[in-house]
Amino acid sequence: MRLNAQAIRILKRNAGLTLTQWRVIALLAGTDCKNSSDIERQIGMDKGQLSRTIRGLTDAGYVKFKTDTKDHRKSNLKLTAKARKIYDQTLPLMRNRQRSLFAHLDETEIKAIYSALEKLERAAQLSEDEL
Amino acid sequence: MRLNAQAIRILKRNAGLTLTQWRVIALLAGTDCKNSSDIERQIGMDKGQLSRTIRGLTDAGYVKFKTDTKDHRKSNLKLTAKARKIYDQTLPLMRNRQRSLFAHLDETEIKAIYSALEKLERAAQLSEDEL
DNA sequence: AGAAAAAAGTTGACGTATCAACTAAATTAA
DNA sequence: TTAATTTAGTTGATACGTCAACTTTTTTCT
Repeated sequence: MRLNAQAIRILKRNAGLTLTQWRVIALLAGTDCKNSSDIERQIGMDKGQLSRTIRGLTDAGYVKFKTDTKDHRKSNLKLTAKARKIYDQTLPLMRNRQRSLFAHLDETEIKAIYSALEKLERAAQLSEDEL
Repeated sequence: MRLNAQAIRILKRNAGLTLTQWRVIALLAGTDCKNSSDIERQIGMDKGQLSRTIRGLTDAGYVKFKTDTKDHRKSNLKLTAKARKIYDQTLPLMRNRQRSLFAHLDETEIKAIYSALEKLERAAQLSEDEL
């Protein structure tokens, strides 16, 4: 979607990250998510894409991957210092962007958008056999 | 986006078409678009993706491709009978879907969504150097 | 007329989104 | 406790979205 284009450019230029990489890093940094399933639950990202993104982050030295000692299915992800640093540098940029995006909308519009999008999502999940 | 998932399934099952293929067919059938640039102007689709979609439609026998006799840069696209038929069959399904999606929203919400999305798009296009 | 610029398409690359099939490990239920 | 089911994660496939470099043809400018 076009709305993401700006975020993508900012991340690429300032952090050398893709949007999905950023999202995963932000979750690992800002929440108590520590493995793929946690992240999946948090933002509903596809686990396939997630798996690849995490491999990418691991290869690039942003994430330390360990298999959970208790449950061998699970992984245990930790951000490296490098990732922390780039996260701290980039977060303000992304926050500013968010702010400046929503600055153009008033309270009513923001609420309407959220509620409408929710309804659309729900309606879109209805069985299409009726159509 | 998740909202499209339903449309994609409907098209695949009932017409064997992808969403972009459908969009192009619908434009060729329902407007006076007759080449790639027309379509690009109409829905702002990327011309690269458009080029590939049109090749796909041509290969699948939905579109007749001719080079414009006056301007050799331009193409001249025509739907085949096969495409017309599938379009006529599929249009009602897609219309119903559209209706049932928006049936859950009231007038205010629809207006708010359009206006807000427009503003967001505009805001997203601002120079990000300021950020 | 000739050079420069713009327009129409094509192709390649990369990122995002979704679905499905699969392995391995853990949980549950018989 | 073994068999069935569920959960975590990996891998493959396909479609969609965007950007950039490139060719060819037409337009514009001088």
